[in-house]
Amino acid sequence: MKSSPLQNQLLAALPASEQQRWLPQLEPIDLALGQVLYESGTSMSYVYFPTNAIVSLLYVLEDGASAEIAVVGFEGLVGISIFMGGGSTPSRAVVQSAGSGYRMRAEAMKEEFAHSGPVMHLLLRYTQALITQMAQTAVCNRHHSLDQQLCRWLLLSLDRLQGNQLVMTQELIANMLGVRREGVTEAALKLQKSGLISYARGHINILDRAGLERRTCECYEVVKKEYTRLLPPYTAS
Amino acid sequence: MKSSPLQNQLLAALPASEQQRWLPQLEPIDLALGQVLYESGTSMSYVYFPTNAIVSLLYVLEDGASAEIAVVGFEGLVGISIFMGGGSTPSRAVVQSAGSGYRMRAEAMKEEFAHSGPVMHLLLRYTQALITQMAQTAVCNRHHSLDQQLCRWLLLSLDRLQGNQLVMTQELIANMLGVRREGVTEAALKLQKSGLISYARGHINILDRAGLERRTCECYEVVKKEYTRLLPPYTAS
DNA sequence: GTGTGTATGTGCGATACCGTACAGACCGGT
DNA sequence: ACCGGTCTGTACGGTATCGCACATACACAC
Repeated sequence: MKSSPLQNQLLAALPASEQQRWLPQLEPIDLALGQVLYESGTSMSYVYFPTNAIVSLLYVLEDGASAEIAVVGFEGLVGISIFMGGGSTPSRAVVQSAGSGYRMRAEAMKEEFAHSGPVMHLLLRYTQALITQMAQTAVCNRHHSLDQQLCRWLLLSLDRLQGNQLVMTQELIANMLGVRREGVTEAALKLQKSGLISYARGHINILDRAGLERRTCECYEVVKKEYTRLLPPYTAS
Repeated sequence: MKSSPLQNQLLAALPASEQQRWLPQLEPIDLALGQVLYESGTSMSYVYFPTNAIVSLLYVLEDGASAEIAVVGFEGLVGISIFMGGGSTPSRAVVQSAGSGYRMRAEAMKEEFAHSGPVMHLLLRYTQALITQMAQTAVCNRHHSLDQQLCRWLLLSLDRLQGNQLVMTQELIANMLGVRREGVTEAALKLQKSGLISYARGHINILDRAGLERRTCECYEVVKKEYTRLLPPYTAS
């Protein structure tokens, strides 16, 4: 499968005339596991459009503890603060699942954002979807069990991948969820015993997606619905 | 003190020419404690600019549990989804501290947003500040103790009020923080015994603000700094 | 001043998660 | 075949918060 910028849904949703202008400005880029796309407080040089990679926006506290506040895949873009005007954010963007994507220089992005109304509105609607995801994460962190959150996390990741295997250690998941690794082990064991997933040394296979959906909290679906409401699958040309 | 739209920092930060256009479109409005400015999923008719009221954006789960995801006072506006393009959000806006403000019709707001670059950039920078607040809330919910969160919450509220008294029951604070009322009682007792606050039947007096700042988590200051970075106190004309 | 409702304080067992320690299991390199 | 590192499983006491029940205390209306 040849990689194409149009695998990214935002790029695919651009009006045809805009796509023409954008394509030459997009640079294909490999996104390696653990790669940091931007660091808290640093000014961003690029905006990233994942195609089959997943990027986590996570927040690292002074004591080293961390928590994921949102996840971005082919449906979105990393670096909203470039067009939102801040230039930086207090969060960090880390590649959570290796793959590839495209990037565009920050200045070019700013120009394109201002250049066309439809582009601007598309990006702002995406931003609102991202906001929903963050808000939901905040509430989920407060009220739902680790078991439920793990299901939510697996589903969110799954939605951004083709296939039903995740390459991801429990240690990393724990970092994302902001909990102990042992907690993830326990929760994952329950899921495995229930026949929903199977895993070994950093490879997780989803066996029963519907089962996960039954076990997760409402948060997953709220976010998913809001994404499709704000960014319908075929806004095309 | 006569109420003026310019008590709201966003309105005050508008270029002079824009202020002229806006003022006739702004309608003064009283914001009563507990008043709901918009409900989850409903389309918004107005954007609200508090002057001395405080509005909580809170998220209500299916089972009735709730959590605050951000707080808005004279520094901001309620209803970003109007110009972000979604028209609604899955959250609810409730007046947390009575006062007054101004409102503008949604259609007018959309027009003004598109009408001027500086206005748009101001509103988007504000939105980014709000995003930071939500992200920080998510992390704080995960990692910090109720004691620390209560301090953070008191400080955030205090920053949006003149004076150092809050009219607020522990029950309401518990709803905002998404915890039990008894938990707030215990945390508040500690603060009172340490001489940082005193309170009785819904009236909280802050006695030692610096003390609260020493006790809160880093989250408070991160958010505060990001607000002043993105919305410097005097962007005026 | 009496009564009623609201606000706050207290107690107690349950539980989810933490911190720490360590054991086993698997993988890849030499 | 062995070794070292990584990943996963298990155990155990500690703690923060929960859920519930109830006591107290103040405020205001009558």
